[in-house]
Amino acid sequence: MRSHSCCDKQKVRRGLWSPEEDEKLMNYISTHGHSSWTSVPKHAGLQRCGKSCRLRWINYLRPGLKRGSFSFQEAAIIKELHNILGNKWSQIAKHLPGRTDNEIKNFWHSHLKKKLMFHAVKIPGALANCPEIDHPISSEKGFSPLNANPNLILHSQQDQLHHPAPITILQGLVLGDLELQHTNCCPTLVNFPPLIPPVLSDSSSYATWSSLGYDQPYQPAPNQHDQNFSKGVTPHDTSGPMINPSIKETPYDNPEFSSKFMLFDCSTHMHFQ
DNA sequence: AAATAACTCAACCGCTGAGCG
DNA sequence: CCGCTCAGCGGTTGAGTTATT
Repeated sequence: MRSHSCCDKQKVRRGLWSPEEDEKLMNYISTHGHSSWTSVPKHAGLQRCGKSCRLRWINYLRPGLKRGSFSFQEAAIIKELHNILGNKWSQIAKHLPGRTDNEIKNFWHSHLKKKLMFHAVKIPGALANCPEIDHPISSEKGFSPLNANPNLILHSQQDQLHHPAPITILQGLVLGDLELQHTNCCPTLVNFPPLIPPVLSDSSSYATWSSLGYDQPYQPAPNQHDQNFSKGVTPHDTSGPMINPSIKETPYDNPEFSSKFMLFDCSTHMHFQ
């Protein structure tokens, strides 16, 4: 395994940072700043390379960082921005104060992506517009972008986008009153569809759509798969989907949350009557 | 209680582009 | 223009933790 070019000249420590190292780095940067990361470890008395110091500062020590679980709103924002920007984690992080790109990236890979994969099995074609995820079944059963509701196709700024998936349905219809902290990267909404239940273009999927629980009382089911993640965490967003407070569950484990996101994701395959 | 599997997340690696001599 | 250094970014790894059998 090669070491960093910046570390070749000296012997550097690797692996987890000790509290002592954190303190040294904190003390140095808070008084001297970090005009040159390569010189930081030397001046701070650390046997680390500058790159490692930079990463530790950005991802862990930097003031203003939020720690802990992502909120419902944060998950929603990540979900939407990823749809727009793709794997531009640093760009996404700019819209989530206190969150690092690394944190968001980890969150995506361990939670949101998993949820999408899960629902892709439930609703064929749901991920047709997601370049990150293989969706071998999406081409089956006659799914086609031609089935898309034209009202949902955005025309402004499309060419600049990573991929032209319709996105703004999330804002009003899908997430309702989540008070998304919207950003200027969101394209203009074009002819927002009526607030009536969508019908999946694949007629056989309508039952699936119903089975997702939309407009039905939410009844939390134990999700063993995510238990370790949600352990000890209770939702603190009361404006979102109704969640039984006795159940320790994160919002993104809430089936209603996931299913509504699914509607967002499969919007290109919906017709509105 | 022990073994194993699954999961999380901090840290590392390698690439890219900007800045500079 | 070229080569070098450096910061920043996205992908990946692996140690530690937790859940399951």
